[in-house]
Amino acid sequence: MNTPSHFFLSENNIPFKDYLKFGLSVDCVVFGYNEGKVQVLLIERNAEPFKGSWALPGELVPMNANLEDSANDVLRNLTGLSNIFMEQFYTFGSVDRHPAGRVATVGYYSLVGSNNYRPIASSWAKSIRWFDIDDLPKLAFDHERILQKGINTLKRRVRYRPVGFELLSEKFTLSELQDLYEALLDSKFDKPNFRKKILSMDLLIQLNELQENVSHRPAKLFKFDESRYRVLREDGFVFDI
Amino acid sequence: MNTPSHFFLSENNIPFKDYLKFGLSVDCVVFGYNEGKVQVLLIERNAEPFKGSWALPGELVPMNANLEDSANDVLRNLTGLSNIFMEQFYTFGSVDRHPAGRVATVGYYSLVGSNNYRPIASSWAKSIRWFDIDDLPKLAFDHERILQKGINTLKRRVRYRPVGFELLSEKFTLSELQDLYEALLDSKFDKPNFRKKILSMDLLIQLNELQENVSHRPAKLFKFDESRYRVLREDGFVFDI
DNA sequence: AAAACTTAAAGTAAAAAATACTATAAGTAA
DNA sequence: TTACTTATAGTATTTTTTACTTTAAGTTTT
Repeated sequence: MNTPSHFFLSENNIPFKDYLKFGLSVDCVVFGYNEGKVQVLLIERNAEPFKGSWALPGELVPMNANLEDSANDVLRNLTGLSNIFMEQFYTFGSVDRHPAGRVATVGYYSLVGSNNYRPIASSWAKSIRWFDIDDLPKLAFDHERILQKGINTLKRRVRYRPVGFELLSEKFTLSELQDLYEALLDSKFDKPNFRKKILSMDLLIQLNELQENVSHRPAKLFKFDESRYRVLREDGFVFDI
Repeated sequence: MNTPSHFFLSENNIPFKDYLKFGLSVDCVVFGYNEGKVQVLLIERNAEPFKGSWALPGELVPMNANLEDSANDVLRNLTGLSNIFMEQFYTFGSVDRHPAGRVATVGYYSLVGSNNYRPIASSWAKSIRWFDIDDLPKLAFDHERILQKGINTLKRRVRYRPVGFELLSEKFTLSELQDLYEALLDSKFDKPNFRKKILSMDLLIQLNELQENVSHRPAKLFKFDESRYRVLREDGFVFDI
């Protein structure tokens, strides 16, 4: 490569190639929702360092892979699913965050519908399981910080964007939706008012189906109207709960 | 380094060191505000590639520097100021985004008060100037995408956090504040109502000073009460305009 | 089969907030 | 002194939010 020493912006005279010594990884905060609890998927490391510690699933980004593809790989290996909702949230690059070299990591969070996952352990993960976000173990590397930032990001975004629906199965009742939002936002809503507000947004499609196998009056099932959301968003609509 | 080949998570057998070939850079979207217009600071590159093109100010992160420090360096070299408001917003890592190697870049945006900057050109920048965000030139690399994402981030965050104040000088009138928000959000507010709303938040300190050198009734000057904001935020307060 | 129980879902009234608008105040300029 | 400009206070209307009540529709118990 015929690259001048100050190819990119720098004040000193270090050759360009001496800057190319970073590792780049992706780490995924995979959220789930079960029985009224928001959960994250963690793996138990099967390799040094931090062998035996719990950690966020992630991988070093190969030199020829894009970040999103790499993050999707991690998710597919973990859950067997592609096309999971996923968003980047922050990049962590402290000099000393990785004991074996200078590795920056890009944090992604993803949301998987409650019944759509089947976590798969593999060579690099001794085990894998869901943890409630209010009962987390100690984590390897700086993963506690990453996870915390991921949780904060989700809690903030869930107020302004309809990401919450990703955590439910396709069909859901209004009470299930409300329970989820109460878990995510750590608060209680009045039932009739929550219902009124969410329906007035015109984002739900009422199905001609009822809840089954419940020992009380069954609720109507709804699904999220994604195309309607795209239309609304063009007019500057903000999902605000 | 005694690093096993699958030190970090990966399915294949590529040695760890073969992953350490990334460059990492920071790029800064520096926002300013002048005469009712939101602006960004761009440099004209003085080196190949894209010599002569406009670009976001940025630099390759040295192997021993943290990301934030690196971004702060860029800002100090550019404006002569440290302690400028700055936040990370997104990381761009497409395989082919840099013609000379695999370089991922972490985007930061920063806000500088209208009279507090003095842009400095240097060896790596032929020139430097402010552009209105609705009248931008073509940019080098993938900087147009980065800049656009930075602008979107600012416009979103400004609704929910009091970052707007960073763009004004320390003392300002309510009309100046309103003009800024109208420019940022691309909308108009009713003057008495804007005033009522912003004052009811209890975030402004009214100074015993009046605007000077205006050919009409001078307005009272205010400043932002940062400590008050920190207190409010602990109770889950959201700045919502 | 009736009564009791549980949750869904609709309705209603009071309170609060947002909006639209009017009036007045306080300066400069002619 | 009068006209003009912008700041600032005030008010009335509409809309939204909040709190609460009622009714509906199923299951379980007796």
